[in-house]
Amino acid sequence: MAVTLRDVAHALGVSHTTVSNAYNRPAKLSEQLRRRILDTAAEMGYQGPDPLAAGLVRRQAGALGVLFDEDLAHALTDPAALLFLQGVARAGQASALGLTLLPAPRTTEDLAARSALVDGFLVYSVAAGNPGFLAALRRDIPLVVVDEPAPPNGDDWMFLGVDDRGGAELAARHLLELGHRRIGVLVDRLTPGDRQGPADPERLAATTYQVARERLTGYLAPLPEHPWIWECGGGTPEHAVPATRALLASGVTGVLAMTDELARGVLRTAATMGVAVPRDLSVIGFDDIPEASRTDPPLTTVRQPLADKGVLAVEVLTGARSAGVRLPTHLVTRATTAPAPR
Amino acid sequence: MAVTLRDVAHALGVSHTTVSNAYNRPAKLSEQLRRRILDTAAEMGYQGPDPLAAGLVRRQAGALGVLFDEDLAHALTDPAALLFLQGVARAGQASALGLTLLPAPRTTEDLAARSALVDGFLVYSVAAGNPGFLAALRRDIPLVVVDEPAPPNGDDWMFLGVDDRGGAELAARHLLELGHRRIGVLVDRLTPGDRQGPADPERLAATTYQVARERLTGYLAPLPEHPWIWECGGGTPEHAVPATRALLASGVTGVLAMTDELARGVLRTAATMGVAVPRDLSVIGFDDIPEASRTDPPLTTVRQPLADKGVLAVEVLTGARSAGVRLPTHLVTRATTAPAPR
DNA sequence: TCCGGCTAGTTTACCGGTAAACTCGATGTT
DNA sequence: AACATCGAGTTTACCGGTAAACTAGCCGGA
Repeated sequence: MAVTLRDVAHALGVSHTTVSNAYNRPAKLSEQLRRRILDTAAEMGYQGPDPLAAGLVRRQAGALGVLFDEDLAHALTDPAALLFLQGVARAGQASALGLTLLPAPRTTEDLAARSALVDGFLVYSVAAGNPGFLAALRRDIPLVVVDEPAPPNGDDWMFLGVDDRGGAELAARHLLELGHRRIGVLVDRLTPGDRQGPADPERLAATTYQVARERLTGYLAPLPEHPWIWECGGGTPEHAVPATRALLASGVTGVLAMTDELARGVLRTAATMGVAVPRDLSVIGFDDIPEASRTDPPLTTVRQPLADKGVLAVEVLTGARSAGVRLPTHLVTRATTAPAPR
Repeated sequence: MAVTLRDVAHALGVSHTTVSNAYNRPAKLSEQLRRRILDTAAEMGYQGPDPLAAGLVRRQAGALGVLFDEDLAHALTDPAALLFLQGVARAGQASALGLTLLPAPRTTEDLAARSALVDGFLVYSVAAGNPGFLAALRRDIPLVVVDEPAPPNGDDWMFLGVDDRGGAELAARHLLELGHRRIGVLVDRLTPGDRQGPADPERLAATTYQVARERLTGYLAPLPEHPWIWECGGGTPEHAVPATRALLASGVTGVLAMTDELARGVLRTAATMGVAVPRDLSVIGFDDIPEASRTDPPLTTVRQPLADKGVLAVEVLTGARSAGVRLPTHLVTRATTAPAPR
């Protein structure tokens, strides 16, 4: 496009401001002139004010950026992230905002967050110290972190999370009350990377994902003895397969899965191994994603308000609500938990 | 932020271009001066070049817009759309592009597509004549339509789709070969809106969704007699429930579901009604979403390369590949089809 | 010695708009 | 008759950068 506002103005012998007004402030000129302007603009192939230029002077982009940990395609397969995103989309659509999805890669290379044309950032569960996150933080636009990382000094950035620790504790207590003593814990990841295997105390101490740390703390709190803890190296159901085999081999009767996706993997693996849930094995997930109520048997899990979190995050970002909140979690007892065998 | 490039330049007694170069073209100045500039910039609280301003002069936004039909939250629950989006994300990430999700509402009100800060549009299965789509089309940036709407004159816009008709025909033939004669077809929607119920010839003729029309045409081609056709008013499994009841009441032995999501709904409904699949009822879906291989029993369906479509769409958009392609579809025979009963 | 070619910057010209303040004639008001 | 008000535009001043062309000093080679 070569034809600009001024070209149109010239062609009609009016000031360029008037042409601008024809688009943005119809009230400021006669309907008649406005028609003339719009018509000749169409004739000349003028497509309306350039959004970039308008954005520059208005100092706004009309979109909000959502930063996901590492890979974008990953986030798009995670039901929890998706549900959050739906909430964001609903709230954003109400404010006529676009949604710009951005990856926050571990490498310093990329600069997506530095140069993204957005009015604010929603950071969804990104590893502490992630370069993309840091870049976003430096931008002079509002930023709300959801779930992770929690601000070290309480007010380094706006934060919205859930009561991970409390929810985890509920889950552990539930197993305990059912008489389970040999308990296994499944974590997706303790640190960025795909490390998998049993997690010894040293490894646990190295945990950088704060949500993992919180849930772990909650799990451990009521347990009389240390459970088996297994790091899966990823969050899909498939990642839970080797861990489940290992845990079952250790004679575990109850599994605390840190996410519902992992719990689904446990369920599937148990089924293929001929282990009956909940008779031989109890399983509790975390998140209460939609699929959780449709697993076979339906999954007992800790519910957190995922979609609401998305809506609230946008409200915090736009200043309609104050930050620093931790939303409540609670146990949803379905059919994957039963008294311990024997 | 009030501190600009020029402020920093002033403070150091260098030209503003030099400061700009410090950020964008390190080779154009001495490493020593560059350090000085970056340091005082940090001191002064300058956060680096404003992306909006840079975008204006460079004439690029660094993001590509993905336009979805009507509601964004809807698209985020549709497995097929999501899989497409994953492909897009993968390809976009490779080119360091952000992904801006945009709704294309039916009302003329909204202007998301008109003012979105993007370098190109991917239009995913949007209703023909949708105002948001039209707005995007008018923008002077590349645009690729995926699936819908197909360009009326062949070159009104770049297009990428799949062989919907051919795939549908394969599905119908398969049922036929298995001896089915009483066949039902489930459509999500024939036109925008949530109208549901049996579709008579008149209603069929009014179909505006071209993918629906194509698949329908493919279904009908080999069938000796007209099947029962039911419009579900939406694409979720739940939307298929009333339709399934109605079809079963009509004594149908085979169902052609226009999407896997609908097919899942058929499967669930059949299960709750005590109808055995595939013994009493055969079901064929369309798309081959990941869930399709995990339904009970695993779904026979028509496969289309959803994720590849996303990747290819980006390639077409960036000019790396030519448009106008229809990707192949083929039948994946799993366990929801069997010879007709009796 | 003179010239061409680097290096390291500077000058100048945009990019395509928006907003606030101002002008000017017509209207209405007391 | 004098004056505030309003509608309909215009003037002027940015928004915050980038890029191309130009300059000045310096070095090496013929």
